[in-house]
Amino acid sequence: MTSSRSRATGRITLADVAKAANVSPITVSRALRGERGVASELVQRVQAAAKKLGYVPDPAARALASARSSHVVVLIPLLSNNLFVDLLDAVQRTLLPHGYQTLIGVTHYSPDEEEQLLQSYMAHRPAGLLVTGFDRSESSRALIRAAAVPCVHLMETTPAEGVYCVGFSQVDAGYAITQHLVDQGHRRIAFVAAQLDPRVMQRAEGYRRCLRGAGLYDARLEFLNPQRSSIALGGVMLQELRQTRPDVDAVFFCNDDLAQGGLLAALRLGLKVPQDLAVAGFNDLNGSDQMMPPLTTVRTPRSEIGARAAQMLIALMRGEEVPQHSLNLGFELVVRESA
Amino acid sequence: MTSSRSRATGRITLADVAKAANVSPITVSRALRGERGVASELVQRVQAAAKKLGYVPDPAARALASARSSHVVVLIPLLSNNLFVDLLDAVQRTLLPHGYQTLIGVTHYSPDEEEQLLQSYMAHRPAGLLVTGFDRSESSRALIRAAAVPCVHLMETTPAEGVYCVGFSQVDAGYAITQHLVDQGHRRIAFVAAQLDPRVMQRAEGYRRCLRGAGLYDARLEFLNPQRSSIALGGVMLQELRQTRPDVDAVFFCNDDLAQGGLLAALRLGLKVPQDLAVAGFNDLNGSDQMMPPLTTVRTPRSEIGARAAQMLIALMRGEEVPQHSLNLGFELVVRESA
DNA sequence: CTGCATTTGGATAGCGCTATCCTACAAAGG
DNA sequence: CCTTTGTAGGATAGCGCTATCCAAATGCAG
Repeated sequence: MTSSRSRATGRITLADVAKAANVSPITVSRALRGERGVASELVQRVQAAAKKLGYVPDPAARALASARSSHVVVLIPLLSNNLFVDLLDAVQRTLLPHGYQTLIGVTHYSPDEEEQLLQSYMAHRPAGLLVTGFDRSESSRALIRAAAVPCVHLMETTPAEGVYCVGFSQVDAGYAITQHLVDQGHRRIAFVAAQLDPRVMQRAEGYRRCLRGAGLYDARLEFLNPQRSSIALGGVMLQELRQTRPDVDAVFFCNDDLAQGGLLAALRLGLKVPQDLAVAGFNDLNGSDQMMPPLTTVRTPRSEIGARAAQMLIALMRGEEVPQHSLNLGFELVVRESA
Repeated sequence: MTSSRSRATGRITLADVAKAANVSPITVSRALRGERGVASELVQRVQAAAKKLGYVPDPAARALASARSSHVVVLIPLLSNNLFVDLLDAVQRTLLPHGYQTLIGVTHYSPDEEEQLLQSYMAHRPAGLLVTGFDRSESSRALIRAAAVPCVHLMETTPAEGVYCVGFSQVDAGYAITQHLVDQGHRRIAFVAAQLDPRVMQRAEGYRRCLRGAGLYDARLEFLNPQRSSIALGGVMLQELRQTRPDVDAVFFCNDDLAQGGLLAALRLGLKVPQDLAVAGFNDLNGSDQMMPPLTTVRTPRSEIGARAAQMLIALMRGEEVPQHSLNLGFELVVRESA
């Protein structure tokens, strides 16, 4: 019989469990969180009572009392690039069983949007933070620092102290695929890129270093387009490439969607790949293996990056020591028929 | 000078704003939420003070006091299907400016996983719920009912009273694309499907009705595979189709990824599309317009579904009347060269 | 000018949990 | 045997907000 004044929600609370287990509420709290010394006999009694009553802790009350929520904020540039969706899927899958909820922020590669997202998400007092890359505004960095929340950076690595990151060397990967084209005997190797985010530019750097080393670099073979990457744009850029530089004998597309579009455009133009033009991509996205011809590309461990970064974050959120701040998961050259 | 006993977090609170505006905390609360009658002069004073202090309400405290969080739970079957990613992107984009955070649950088409997600997410006292389709376990339905939270169903529609939904008729869409194939003079029209979720089976129903009406239905022309849909599987299933029924002159793939894989496999097999075999898809996913030949398909308004469903949910969460429970946004036949 | 309903602002008391201090008691040391 | 140290459980007091009840002020008909 609740008085009409009561605001009780009908929810089963810590106090209910405490009564059932015949201990104080604080002991229930400690027992269920595995905190400090609670006699194991009591822990069992409490757990049994909680289970029997179907007790589920209230995240809001927890967050209010402890000044920490069970949310993990994940900031990614886009949902329209499968790369990030795979990352997100792995992150979510890893965090959920540990009781962490994912709050997704899509920055659209805009430092301002990122800053705004951080500002509003920080009000939720997240337990942890996963962000893509290192490139962000000074005020965003300040927000992260001020929140004093564990943060792991995705997709790139840095040797810097105190910065947690899981990724691979975009420069090395760009170098490796370019080297493969050189090894195949190609001499006029174009680099075709869109989006032009920091990671794309690191791949470009790998491309440049490789070609400079081989004495084959030509700045006019770089086709950089700031538009959003897409299959259609790949087709457009391939046509542009053929018109501007018909002498090019190989292309490194900075992402597989562009490369797929390029391959399909080549098909339309009646170009033979790889005889007339070798094509290489990056990321090994869905369908690249089904292309005509199958696309040579770099397989990037995005699911593993998501999973390992989430594991690292979990350790940090628990206050555990994480000896290896920077985790380089490498990449794999996937040689198919297009190059 | 905070006493060492203090647990204060340093955050700017309602009380700070109240002091600055020289009113009581409850008035600040009411003014900022636009509740009841607060004199507009006071509202302005409060808003000015809040802005000057950089006040951001604490979601946890709000949730605890009001028994409602600012989270909206979105349940989708998969992240690996772009369809749902587009949906999610639109939902997120619509909800964020209104101060709602999205909690994503991926069900993997499993009623058990869905139930578990609902159970754990309901503890967060979400303000609203967006779920895909109507097909779920009785206990999941009970959980939704018990939570007494506004809920909008995505992708399908029903005339049922009291059920909010935004989508289109999958049956009609399946019928329309099949009819197009019939109109083009095809007589042995196969249906190739994977995943076999309820919406795929509704498209199958449209296919059947159309062919039965035309006197062309043949159950052995249905190729149903419960595996996850993918480009690669589309290729495999096209080969299977050609081996089993070389007489088939048109295929309706239940999703564009299968259709894209089918088109690429046809290319490998040296089949001429649409002369030897007409190909139609569903959803008009990325790249379908770039295929060789471009894919005839059905464009489904998934972004608009996400946006409109989110708008409907916002209205419901505000306690507004929503006259039209069921919103049918239709679909568009996109005729390209493959059929 | 009185009596009533209708605002509008505030006081009060939680929402359900945990940080912090405190006490009781056992073990250890002299 | 008394003190010191450590440890397990509990009492207390919030975390920052809003639901609920109240009281004062206002409007308006009779």
